[in-house]
Amino acid sequence: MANRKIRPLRRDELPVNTVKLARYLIGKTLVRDLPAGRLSGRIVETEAYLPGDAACHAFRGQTPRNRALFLEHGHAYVYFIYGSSFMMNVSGEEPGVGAGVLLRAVEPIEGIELMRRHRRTVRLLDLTRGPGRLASAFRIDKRVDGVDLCAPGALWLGSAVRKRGAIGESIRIGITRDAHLVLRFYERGNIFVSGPKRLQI
DNA sequence: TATGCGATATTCT
DNA sequence: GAATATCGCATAG
Repeated sequence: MANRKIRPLRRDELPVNTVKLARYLIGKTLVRDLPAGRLSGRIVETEAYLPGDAACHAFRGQTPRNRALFLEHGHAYVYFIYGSSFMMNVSGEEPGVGAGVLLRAVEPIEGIELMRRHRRTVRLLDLTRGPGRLASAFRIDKRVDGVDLCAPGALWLGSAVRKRGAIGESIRIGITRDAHLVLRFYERGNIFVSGPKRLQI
């Protein structure tokens, strides 16, 4: 545990292409530095939301809510939905183009006890499996909407702590528009991946 | 394991 | 009013 070195990712390492970014982020690290300590997790599941994609929040143009999706690639877009959940995306294209990668699940690395307190559950498997749970465990809310994930701060993207396994793909979860597109990516066999078993082959 | 439902806030029609 | 990139709990198989 102590020998893990997490290096911040530079923006020029991130693909300027939302699908490529969604694949690239599998196995990388999400880091949250809080006064109470560091939280980190291995990204194991993502979904891409593209320009011209009816399921993308940017589809109908820019609004105050989705503003961050239009920032240069590598910025956080955080929104609240279903009256209960925050979700986090990483903007994926050049400035002015609205698209992003939804982070759907991570494998906890550091700060597991702090995550348990945020989530009010002790089950390791339930801490960060699913986009709403992940945001809750990492205390991600509107305050980090628009944050540059390639800059030093309280929320950033880091290098992989270990080699990643093969990437699986499927249709996206929980949407109705453009629902047939194969834009969900995950690390095969990882138990922290969310969603039904039939989508995890 | 799968399916169903209510809760709940914000945005869109 | 309706829809929503979900969760947690309930119930049935």
